[in-house]
Amino acid sequence: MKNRLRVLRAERSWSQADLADKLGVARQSVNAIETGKFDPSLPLAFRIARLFSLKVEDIFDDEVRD
Amino acid sequence: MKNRLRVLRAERSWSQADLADKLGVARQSVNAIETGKFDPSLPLAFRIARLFSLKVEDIFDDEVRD
DNA sequence: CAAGAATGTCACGTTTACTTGACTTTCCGA
DNA sequence: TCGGAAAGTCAAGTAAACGTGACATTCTTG
Repeated sequence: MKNRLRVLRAERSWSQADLADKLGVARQSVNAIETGKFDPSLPLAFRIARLFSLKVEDIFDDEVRD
Repeated sequence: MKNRLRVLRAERSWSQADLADKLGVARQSVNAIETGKFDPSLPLAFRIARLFSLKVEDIFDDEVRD
């Protein structure tokens, strides 16, 4: 599962810790999702989408990572 | 997290076992999701959305259940 | 009504999402 | 160049997602 989280975060000049705070998760979790260690839960995916005012499909891509 | 899974499945006259097969999960998992025992993972949510040709947001609702 | 199909549920086990704490590495501005 | 901030990572633990097997209940349909 690919995602545009790093790009969206960088566009806003947020650190992983900033984003983690806004999402209510640990900094390491944001890092793990950005680096593809695991996928977020569905509730977290919704929180991410809402934070960026985007659809889940516009952030996450149901394909394998390179 | 509310979802329209039961309705979408019923519209097609599929049993929970039918749907579970198509999604590649256990029948009990479909039942648990429909009855609100837990939310699907993000990958599973994508498979569900694709199966019904809908967006994730059109099936799952980021609100508390009644 | 009877029988089978569908659904609900429970216990137990595995995997994955996520936390916490600590440490190292990389990046960037004074 | 040096120091702090950001990012990467690892180990160990908890919680939630999912599987399997078994059984009870409800829903059809002959």
